[in-house]
Amino acid sequence: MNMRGTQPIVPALEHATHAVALWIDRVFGDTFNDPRLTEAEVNVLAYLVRHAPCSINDLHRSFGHKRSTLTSLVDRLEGRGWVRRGPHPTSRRLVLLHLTDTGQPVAEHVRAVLDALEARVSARTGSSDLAAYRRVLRALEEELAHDPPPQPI
Amino acid sequence: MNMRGTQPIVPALEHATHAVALWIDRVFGDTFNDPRLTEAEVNVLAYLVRHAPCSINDLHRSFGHKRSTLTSLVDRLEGRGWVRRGPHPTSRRLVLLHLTDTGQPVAEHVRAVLDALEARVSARTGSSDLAAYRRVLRALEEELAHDPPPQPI
DNA sequence: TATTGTTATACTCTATAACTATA
DNA sequence: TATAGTTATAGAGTATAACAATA
Repeated sequence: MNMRGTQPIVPALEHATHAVALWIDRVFGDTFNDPRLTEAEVNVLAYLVRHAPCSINDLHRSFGHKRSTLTSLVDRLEGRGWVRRGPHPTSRRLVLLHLTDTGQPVAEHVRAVLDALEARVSARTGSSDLAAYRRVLRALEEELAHDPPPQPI
Repeated sequence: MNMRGTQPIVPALEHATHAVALWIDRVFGDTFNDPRLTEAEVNVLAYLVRHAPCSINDLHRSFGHKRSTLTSLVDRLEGRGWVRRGPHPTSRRLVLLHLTDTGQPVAEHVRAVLDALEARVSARTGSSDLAAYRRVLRALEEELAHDPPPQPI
């Protein structure tokens, strides 16, 4: 069985993820320093612009961070006065996250920078490549979910 | 300017990366426990099967980890007896990493599991989608390298 | 019983910087 | 001067588990 053509999907993913993290630190480190914005915080802020109020579980499903990680992340955003926790109208075990008046423009700025990046990538690749990109990631995650037990060594 | 069709490239990347990390822990946690294999270690072992002997800087370029992170990662692999550091034949400031006789089958096992995953994804998506996937990641990284200063908030 | 969220510990990875030794 | 690698510190993310409150 010829493996050529089956080139590394996962290493490419790792490399791009590292590059995104470095870029986020470079781009937002100077704007919101002390402390700097982390990649996870940037993604959450941008998400909140579109989806607030939402629960911590929504963030968990959207990005894959541990819920315990998100607890401390939200703690940090709340400590900066950008986010507040509030009750859910119908379920009392859900926490709803809101952007504060202080946090709203910060999150919109972050959202705009990310949108601009995505627009530049989109313009370079075209919508057909982007659709294929999403199909590959979806297929990857579905295969990961199959969870095949490895043959013991 | 219509932003529809410019869907989130970066969050999809983050989500897939987290899913890969969880899968690696699930798949290799039982095989090589105490301590468990981390995602970075798995990727490095699989890389060494194909590219050893290679330098730490090769790993740095391939995956994007900090060189300081790779120092301690190689320390761990060396502590397990799977990898050894050796001299470079011509440059004395390069360290060459080798798989040991103990590490070789471990790395080959890891390599085989990763290859099987990639083969399944490849079979689902087809080579044209995979090529598009790589084009999008390459375009993303090139745009990240442009490093546009964000408009101040 | 299962789910949401919090708390806690240990370990890995990152951000940073200083440092050496080599090129 | 620049590069390859190591060392060190602080903070962020993960693996894990326990826990309370709620569905």
